[in-house]
Amino acid sequence: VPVTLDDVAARVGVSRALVSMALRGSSRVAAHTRERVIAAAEELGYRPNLNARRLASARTDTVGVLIYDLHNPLFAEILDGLAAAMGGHPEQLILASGFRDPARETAAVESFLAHRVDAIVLIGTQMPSAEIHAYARSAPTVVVGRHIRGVDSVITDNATGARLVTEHLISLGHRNVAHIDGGTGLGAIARRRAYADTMRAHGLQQHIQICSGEYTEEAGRVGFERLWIRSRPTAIFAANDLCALGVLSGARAAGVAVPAELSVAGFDNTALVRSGFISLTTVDWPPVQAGEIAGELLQARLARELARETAKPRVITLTPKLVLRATTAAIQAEPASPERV
Amino acid sequence: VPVTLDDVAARVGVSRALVSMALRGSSRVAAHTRERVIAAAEELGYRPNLNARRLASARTDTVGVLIYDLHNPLFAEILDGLAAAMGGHPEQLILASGFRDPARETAAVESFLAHRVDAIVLIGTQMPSAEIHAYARSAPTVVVGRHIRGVDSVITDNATGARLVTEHLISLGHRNVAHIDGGTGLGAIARRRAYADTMRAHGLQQHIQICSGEYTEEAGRVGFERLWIRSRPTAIFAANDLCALGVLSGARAAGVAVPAELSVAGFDNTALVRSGFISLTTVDWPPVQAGEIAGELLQARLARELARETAKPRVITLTPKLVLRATTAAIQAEPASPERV
DNA sequence: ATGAAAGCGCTAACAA
DNA sequence: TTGTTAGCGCTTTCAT
Repeated sequence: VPVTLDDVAARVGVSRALVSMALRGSSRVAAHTRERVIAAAEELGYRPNLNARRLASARTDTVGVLIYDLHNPLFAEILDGLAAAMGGHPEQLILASGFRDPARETAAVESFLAHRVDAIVLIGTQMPSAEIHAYARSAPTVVVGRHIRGVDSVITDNATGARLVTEHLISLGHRNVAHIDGGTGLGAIARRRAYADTMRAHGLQQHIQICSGEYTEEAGRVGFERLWIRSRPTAIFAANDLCALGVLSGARAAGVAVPAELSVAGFDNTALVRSGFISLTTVDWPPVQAGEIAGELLQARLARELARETAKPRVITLTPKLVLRATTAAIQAEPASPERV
Repeated sequence: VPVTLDDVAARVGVSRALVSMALRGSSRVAAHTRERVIAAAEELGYRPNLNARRLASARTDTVGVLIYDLHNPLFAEILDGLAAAMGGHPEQLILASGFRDPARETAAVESFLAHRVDAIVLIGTQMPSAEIHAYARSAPTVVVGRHIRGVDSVITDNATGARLVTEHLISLGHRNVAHIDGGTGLGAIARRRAYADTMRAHGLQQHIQICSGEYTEEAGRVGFERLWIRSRPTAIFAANDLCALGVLSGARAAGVAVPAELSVAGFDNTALVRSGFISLTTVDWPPVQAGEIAGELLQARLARELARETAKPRVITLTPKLVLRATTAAIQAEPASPERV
């Protein structure tokens, strides 16, 4: 038996409207009545019905946050940044996971819209750009990890990051450098292309070897196994840290020493690989900061929305930085080529 | 300019109520009208206003899911199980993170209640039991990872798990076995107590050494450093995998070989440590399965709710299983005692 | 400073 | 099979 505003109003002996205002801290209500109202609400265990509130008012003070995959701690870090940046603002974050499935991503955003959220934040999603465009027209949208034309985005320069990694591996003397990619998302494509371009730029086009994968540990493990049988690379650049972790697991299982026999590099500098134990060479583009920036873009857009202004979409590009750790090393010996095995 | 039911109704030339029923697939509406309604809705870009729908109807078909900490991939796995078990059911999961902060946990549940969710799922939360009791009275509740009297719970037998780990370490010849605990939550307390009891049962009471920590990697690292300076244990049982990972990092940084000089064990068998690369000895209590069971408990309770029945709360205990991996080994040599260093 | 009244978009009885 | 009507609980003018 939920308590309503009317119950509280009856208790205090005032009108429902007054209770509504009092509870939301309007200055137009006498301090003394406010206190009585608050006391009564407390006493009765009143809890506002958000559905009713949101139906009645224009703004819902909610923003829908869609996360690509909860398994990747990267997103938890981005969310930390976002939450920190939104701290103190009335907007409430409502979370959804895409479960690495475009159909479920779409369903989640549809649900956000059905909730009439004030804004949408898309973190690492893979859905088609066209869809994002459509959604961005329905509600202010900020995208993290991907550049969508005409939409506020915070991204990293994937191409530069991938180039840095590839050059690093080449500079260590590796020639047979393979790549396990991250699928069909734009970020993955950019990383893959930059890898290939860099290889080509160093005259290693015949060593370009791309294994199609995914942003998961499983994909890394499988990718390693396939690559190892196929061509025994001396270095593998994995699409992201999770994937690199899979490569490391596969190598360990196959008895391949890292970095003595195989160098491995990832992307994202997740908390996991920052740990001394894993110590993976990777690319850093501070995810917490990315989340914070997303929050700021969001607030800016929301503020303009309120003022009925429009503004050009902003794209913030974070500079990726190569982080050298223990999984990459200079090539030691020419590996047996697979033909002779 | 959002499209409403009335818009669709006007377009088709029928009443709003009919459109409402048609869109929700009622059998009481003529197939032919349904088609026209659906076509019109599509054409107009109609999207139901969930706030209005939920205000008008008794059930909201939503369940609020609160997760202790998005950084721990364990919870992603539990959620996978939960989502799988709820698949095909109309209930929509709405997610919230507690950010490892009891105050924010409370705020999140309050928000669930304000949303008038049909049910609540609490995953790994640390809030006081009394609070959970109160909430469980407001809405059907299922708790994962903790046993709350009178509330549906799915838990693991923390005491047995911790005992298995401790006995394993002792059986390897370790005497100076330390524990880094997981804080003040009930699960952490159970693990800590079982560790101490087991030590005592083996006549090792003078070696009991508990370092207060948290379920984070950071806590593991700090705990290792403190313990190492203090008493040079030959084995450390960390509160969970994340914490164990921190211990491994700390050890690596200090140049301590695992498992030659130090054995390390964790708890949870997270995907991370299942990977061949980390290969941590730990305790498994299948998290995906835990999520699935939570989903089943939820559905059972929801069904009874609908039938206005009540039923005794159910507690499902998953049997923990020790998983031996590469971070634990028989003690090699008596370490120098700190006094002589 | 407070109250009355209208309406947000939808569902659910009940009528027709 | 379809339409009418009355709310759901709240916010928000507009009076007072």
